Amino acid sequence: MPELPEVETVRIALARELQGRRIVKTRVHDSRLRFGVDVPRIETLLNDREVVQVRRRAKYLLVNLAGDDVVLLHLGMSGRLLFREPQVAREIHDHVVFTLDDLRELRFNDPRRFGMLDMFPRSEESHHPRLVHLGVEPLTSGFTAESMRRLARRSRRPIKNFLMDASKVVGIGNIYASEALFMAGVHPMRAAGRIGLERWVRLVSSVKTVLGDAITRGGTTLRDFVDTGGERGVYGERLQVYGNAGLSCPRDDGGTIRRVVMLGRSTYYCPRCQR
DNA sequence: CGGGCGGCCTGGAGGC
DNA sequence: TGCCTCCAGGCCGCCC
Repeated sequence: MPELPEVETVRIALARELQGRRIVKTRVHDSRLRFGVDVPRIETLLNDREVVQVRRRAKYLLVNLAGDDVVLLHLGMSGRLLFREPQVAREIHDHVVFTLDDLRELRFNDPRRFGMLDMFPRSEESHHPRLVHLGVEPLTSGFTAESMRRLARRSRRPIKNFLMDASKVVGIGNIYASEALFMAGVHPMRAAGRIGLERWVRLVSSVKTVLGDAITRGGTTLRDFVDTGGERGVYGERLQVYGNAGLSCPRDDGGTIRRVVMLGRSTYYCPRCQR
């Protein structure tokens, strides 16, 4: 569900609300998240701890605690982190509740339970199995046309699949892959290894623009996603092709937006201007 | 061995 | 109203 812009939207709110605060208590009501939650460890260790910093890596949230431990969270497809007053009744799928030192609660709600929660010493972060294989961050200077072209060299897989491969570049999910390819004018099925430097320049730039604009608008809410205050993201109104099969191309070039399925995921593009 | 695919879950939408 | 099928933004692990 949430891609990089949605996770970053949550990160910004968590940083604002949590940094300098203490988590005074943690209760795990359902440990059946992805990989399972080590309840005794989490409830024991995540108890009277000060939050120093909230970071993001790919679609993961990392919460640094004083004392050099890190809490790792992933929202999966349907995960939400919501601030609630303590008197508000716990809802179905509120699996983990963090109580803060201002007595508010931060609740991890996840109907589909594809999300995850882990905790480990900071020294273990660099070789954590969920993080170790991750590729470059698209909003950093390391994400360049030259490096992508090198990575894609000789790859015959479609560029859309390549862009969604987190071992190459992280954070681009199904929605923003279609949007960035449209902006760059690149056909989603074009072989990644057959994209020249000039096209990579456009593609890298489009990925940065699409993700950056989406963060500015609080992400995209198609169905489930809300920020920590329960607010929807409004980038959905900026989507050019995603979900718009049958409509005419926003470039007004006479093309009609098509939907095809790639790797089992809906993919949208204009066959006229994406080559 | 790069990369496609099944499977993990629940809930909402749409067809009948 | 109910039941059934299909679909959903992620990602691991298996297997070709």
